[in-house]
Amino acid sequence: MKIFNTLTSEKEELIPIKEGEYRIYVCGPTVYNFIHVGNARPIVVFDTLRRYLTYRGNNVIFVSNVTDIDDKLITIAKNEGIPMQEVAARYEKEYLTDAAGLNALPPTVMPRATEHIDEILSIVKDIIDKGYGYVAKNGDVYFRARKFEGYGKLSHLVLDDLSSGNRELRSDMGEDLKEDSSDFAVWKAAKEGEPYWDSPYGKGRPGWHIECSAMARKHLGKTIDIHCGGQDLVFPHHENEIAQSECANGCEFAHYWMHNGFLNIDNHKMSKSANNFFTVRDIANKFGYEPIRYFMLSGHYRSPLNYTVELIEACVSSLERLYNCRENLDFAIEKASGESSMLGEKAAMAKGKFNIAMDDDLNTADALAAIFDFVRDINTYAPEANLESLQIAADTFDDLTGVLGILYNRKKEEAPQKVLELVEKRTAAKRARDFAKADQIRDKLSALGWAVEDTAQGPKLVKK
RNA sequence: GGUGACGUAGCCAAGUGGUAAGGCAGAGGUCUGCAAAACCUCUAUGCGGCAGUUCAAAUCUGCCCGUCACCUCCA
Repeated sequence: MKIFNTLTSEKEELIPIKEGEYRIYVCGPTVYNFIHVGNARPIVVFDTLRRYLTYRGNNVIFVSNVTDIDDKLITIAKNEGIPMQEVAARYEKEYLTDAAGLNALPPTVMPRATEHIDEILSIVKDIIDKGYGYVAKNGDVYFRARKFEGYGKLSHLVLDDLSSGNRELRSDMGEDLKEDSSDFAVWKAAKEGEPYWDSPYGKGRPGWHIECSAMARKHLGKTIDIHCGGQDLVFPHHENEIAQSECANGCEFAHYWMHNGFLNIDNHKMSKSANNFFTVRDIANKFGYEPIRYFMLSGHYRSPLNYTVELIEACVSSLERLYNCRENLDFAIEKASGESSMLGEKAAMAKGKFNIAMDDDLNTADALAAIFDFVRDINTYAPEANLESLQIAADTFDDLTGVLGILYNRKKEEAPQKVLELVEKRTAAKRARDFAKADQIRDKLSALGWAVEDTAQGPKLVKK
């Protein structure tokens, strides 16, 4: 499999440290609000990566954190007059609901920053001991970015360009505390009324970047295979993580860096700070979670995606075609009497095309095309297929859609006796050419939540 | 100012040298008592524009136009 590595700006063959095992770290959300659709993108994309690697026979250790200490959380807690942990717990719960709704598998480990203060302080100490960190007069601890030779290697930015840029608002608070404007905080001294932990540098709390370095080291080791996140984390977050981890550990932090593109609104980046976002919850309440997941997979993960309601509706229709196909397969299996083994070959073809697409930097759009080609084959050949090939087709279909994490809302309900009786009555009415009665029964079935469709093999029941 | 993306049909989108996948929407047809689903056919002589390289360019090169992102809150 090839993966575009932000570090080298090239598609590279993905080779794990230990054969058959992938250690993946994904930067998760800061839980200060409901997540928006943009936040859903890395959740879906990297869950799909994980599913694919697993499907190809690998063991995947998937760590995705929750940031539960942060300026915004502190502000909200202050405004609401409740402890920060309460705010974090509330939105973490909502985040988990959304992630589960999107059919993201639970991470192997989901570490919280506030539960890793010891590990964070330990890595801060390593950084200071090795001369990369220093304690400022107020108790902040800063990292000497310039001292780390590799600084900028991920974002391909040069420090001098950064500091000489025409960016306004260069100096935020703490500028006078730093030795150099490019230095960044790994530990922040607590201000009045803020949550804090005791440390050798006084009461304080972790800087934003340090938690990921600390939690990755604890749960995945000093060098990990793949580090993932949104494009906007490349700089400074991931650049700083590299600086911290590589200086503290004395070895490479991550071999591969994957970054998903943005989700835009009217061609502009969606973000909470720009206040132009749609929450996953709102969309899910209207359309369900699945179209959101499908939407994320409809284009390449590194391309920008423009969100509109129309596109979500189109995704609903696309999914319906997939569900119908799956229903058709089940119906065909039930009635199987044909002799054609064609679908077995078609299944192998679909699998081949699917794997080639996914192997090429997780090309989910092409992978979906492979599935839709297969859908046409299934719909065409299923009626005359033999049972064995139908079974193969069904297994393949489930495998492929399973890797993408879609088609997880199938209603596998057995029709109750009453429904079956009504269907029989309708068939009898039809035979007697009493169509008014037949339609009446169909309406009745519909009210019970069952649709009946007439096919060459007899009536087909579909749970609605 | 520095850096990096992107521009393919009504909409979304794949395709990085060999003659334009797939989905949604639309039109016509087949099947059907009707409906639904499905299947078939049609919908970009052309991939932002102009040059160039090549037997061959959406794909490579140059210039231009347009859009976006990052440059210490951000998925």
